[in-house]
Amino acid sequence: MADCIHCENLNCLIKKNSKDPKIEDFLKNKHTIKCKKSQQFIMEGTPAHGLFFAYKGKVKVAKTGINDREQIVRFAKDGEIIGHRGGFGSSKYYSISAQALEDTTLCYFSKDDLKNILLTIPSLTFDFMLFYADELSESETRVRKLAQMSVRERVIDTLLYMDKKFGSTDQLLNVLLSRKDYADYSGTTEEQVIRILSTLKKEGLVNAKGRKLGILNHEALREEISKHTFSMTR
Amino acid sequence: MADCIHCENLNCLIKKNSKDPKIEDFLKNKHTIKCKKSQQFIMEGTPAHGLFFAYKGKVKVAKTGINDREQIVRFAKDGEIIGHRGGFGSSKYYSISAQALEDTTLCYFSKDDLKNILLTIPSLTFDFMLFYADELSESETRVRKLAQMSVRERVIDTLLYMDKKFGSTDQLLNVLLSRKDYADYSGTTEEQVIRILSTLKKEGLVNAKGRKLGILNHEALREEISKHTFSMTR
DNA sequence: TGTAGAAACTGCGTAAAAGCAGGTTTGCTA
DNA sequence: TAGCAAACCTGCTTTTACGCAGTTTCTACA
Repeated sequence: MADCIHCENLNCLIKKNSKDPKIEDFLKNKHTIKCKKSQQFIMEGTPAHGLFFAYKGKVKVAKTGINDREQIVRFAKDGEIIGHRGGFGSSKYYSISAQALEDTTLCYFSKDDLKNILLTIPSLTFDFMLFYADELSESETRVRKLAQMSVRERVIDTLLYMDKKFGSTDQLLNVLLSRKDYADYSGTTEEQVIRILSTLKKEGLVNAKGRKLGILNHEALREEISKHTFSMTR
Repeated sequence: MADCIHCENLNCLIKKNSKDPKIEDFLKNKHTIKCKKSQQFIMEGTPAHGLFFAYKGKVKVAKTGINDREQIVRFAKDGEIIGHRGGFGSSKYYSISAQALEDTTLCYFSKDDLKNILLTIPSLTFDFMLFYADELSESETRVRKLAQMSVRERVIDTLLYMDKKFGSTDQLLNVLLSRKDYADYSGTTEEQVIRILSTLKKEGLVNAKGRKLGILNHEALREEISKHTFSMTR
């Protein structure tokens, strides 16, 4: 059972505000959910009853597209929110789907509990507000990048994002994604990702050990997309 | 002087919460700013001191791109927020630029005042939070559309968005944008927009009177992009 | 109301991205 | 550890989008 008092996810908004005595009752209603790798725990369009936090694990968040193409919108790791408005907003339905990339433990709060506690603890609501505002800013940056970067640039940007988000060990990214996942995040096709990765390998910028990818030359990759990233977030 | 008590923008988050007595002092510190057409009143990257609301007028919000290409991120009209986190978030700088599309009156609040009042009135903070969450959801929809729609589909989607946002009179949109603006919102080039508009005119789906555009056949346009919009927000 | 400059438009060549079909590697499981 | 399915890769063709250069139309203003 994931316990907020001993939780080590200091970036978690609940954890950050857990010293407030008013939060105690709220925490009693928390549910802990275990998810196997590849398990989908939010389906786009289904009624939203609440909101999740990743306690431990990795999650991909996506919006359904046509054919078998989906658009991966973001990734989440320990301490991060999943499920966005979770039903307490204007829409009563989840606007995204979420799937565990590895065995993952989730914390779950019902929308009613959440709404109550948010209206009771202003600093918590304020933190939530800032979280959404930051996510919005990032999402808008992504809009621009998808509209203006070439496919090669988008793939490079994705690799750097993965490194920043999940880190690397021995020059290999700490997350295992399919080429299709890279495509669905970069906004292109699987073949295109494969072709570009293949070129990047030949150029000595990127590494591959089995299905795992690694970055060999951060500087060169960052340089290549720098014209899109001057003075801007991420 | 724009006055919240008599303001008719019922969708404005401040107006909605203006009955709370604690808000009175806050409102005294409000500034009213008049902007001429084409005037830029937020520059991306400059220090953020506060946040704007459109009182009356139309505004485009954009992120700088390379060359002379910018990405228009959203449009704002009466009652809507401009300036996002306005400096009370993690970043101290505006992440977007904003420009008046016509003569526009703006309401302005400093970030310090705003932060104080947000931490004092939970329902206001909650409304702000929902606003950002909704915007985030829309922005993520846009990410998907830019990644998966063809240029023609994106232009059509843009036309329908303009109609929904600003409305039409006598089959002409109530907003005057350059072809470049349409391109910067749709994520393509001016020529492409022109070519597609030209085709749409020939097909009898779209109208043009001088520089003004109008939609003749909403149903056909909606039908054409419907495969991307089933069950989803906008 | 004439005119200059900006905005809108068009044709054509080029480049980028996508789609298809078939082959190879990888890693899981019996 | 053999076998098999999924994932990955590649060459080729087609489609889509872009960029340039020159023309026309529109609109603001003298």
